[in-house]
Amino acid sequence: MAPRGRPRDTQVDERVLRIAAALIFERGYAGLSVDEVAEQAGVAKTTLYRRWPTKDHLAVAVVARLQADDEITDTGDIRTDLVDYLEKIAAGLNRMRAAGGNRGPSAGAVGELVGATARHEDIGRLGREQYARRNAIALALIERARLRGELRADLDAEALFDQLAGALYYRVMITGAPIDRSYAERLVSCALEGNMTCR
Amino acid sequence: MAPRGRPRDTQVDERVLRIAAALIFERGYAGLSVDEVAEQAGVAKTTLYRRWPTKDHLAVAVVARLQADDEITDTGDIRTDLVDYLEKIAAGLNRMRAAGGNRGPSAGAVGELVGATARHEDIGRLGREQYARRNAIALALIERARLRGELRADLDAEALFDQLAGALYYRVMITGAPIDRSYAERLVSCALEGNMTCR
DNA sequence: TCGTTTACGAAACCGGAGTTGCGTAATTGG
DNA sequence: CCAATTACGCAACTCCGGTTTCGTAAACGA
Repeated sequence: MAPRGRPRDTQVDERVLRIAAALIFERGYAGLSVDEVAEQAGVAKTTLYRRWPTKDHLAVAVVARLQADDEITDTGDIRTDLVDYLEKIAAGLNRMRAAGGNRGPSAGAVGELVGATARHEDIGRLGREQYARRNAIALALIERARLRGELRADLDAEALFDQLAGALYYRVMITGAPIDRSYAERLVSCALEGNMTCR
Repeated sequence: MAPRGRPRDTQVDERVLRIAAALIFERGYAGLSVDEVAEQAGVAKTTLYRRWPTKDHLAVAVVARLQADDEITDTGDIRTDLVDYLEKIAAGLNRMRAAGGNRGPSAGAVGELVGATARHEDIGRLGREQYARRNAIALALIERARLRGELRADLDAEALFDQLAGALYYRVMITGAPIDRSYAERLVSCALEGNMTCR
């Protein structure tokens, strides 16, 4: 079970990720130079490319650490639970947006990350897995609320969550508008109460 | 009012955009080489960079032509109007997604475009202007429906449209799932009817 | 006709991502 | 101890986006 050849220097990963994170936050994605990371980490470029096959992969690894593990609180009130959950997603997005200088209403690193997702099949898979995890959590939350009668019996949970999460991403990436708790509350209200007059 | 020096060769723009479009659709964004475009168009690279300051700008110009001008139909039934409108947006997204090889459930060119939006302030502005136009159309549509009593008087039009459009983008970019008319119908139903039991 | 301005082409050049080849170091298995 | 295997550093290299320089061409106004 022990790996065959010379073992990797585990300190390298930690050091490189720290330095890369510092560079991204200081100068943005474009200002992140692989050569410079290697130099500052006191390591050869080849050593770096052995771990992360492209600069995109390295950046994704950096940003992935910013993502809090989406914990969930089930208070029994679906409205506050959804708002809480959206706020956690928003916090992750805002942290990512902070990287990259964030001059003006730019998407910052979030947009670059989406680009990386589009460029590399494996990164795309990672993103989709993360989405699936998050989706499963939200669906379970919604399902419990449905079972206890808080939500319609015939609701479309997938569409509901796509709308909530989608609006956050849309705002950050296309609109560039800020996302905070009050916006999350507006979204949840709009989604729960509907928009027809008939009520 | 006449420009001062030698006028630009207007045929160049057309020819370059055609060739670049062909290359993007054939090999994807990464397979688009500026040198190759210049060569195939029988034009110097400098001539190309005079018109589009970066490869991103060129690609955006190519994709922008794929966007149908969002025309709108106001049938008086907000549900079908919204579905129609979403379907038009979805068609544009699907056209963009078709570019870039589209191996697997990848976002294709859409993701790259978002990346370009994040990399260049001016492209971001363009995107935001387009969003604003689209948003204005949708808001007017919603407002008319509200005034004739189809929708709640106290609705949050911005949040509503963010949810609808956002879900489309979210699907294309993160999920990679297909978007068609039936999905648009699900979204509109979900948004209009709400998800609480109380109704 | 002449000076000014802008467009074009050609070529050399720069910088950064990513690769390759080679010599050497560390570890395992026999 | 020895062979196989993997990691590492170093240096040169390719590829491509983007820039610079320079000579020439096409328009304008005086």
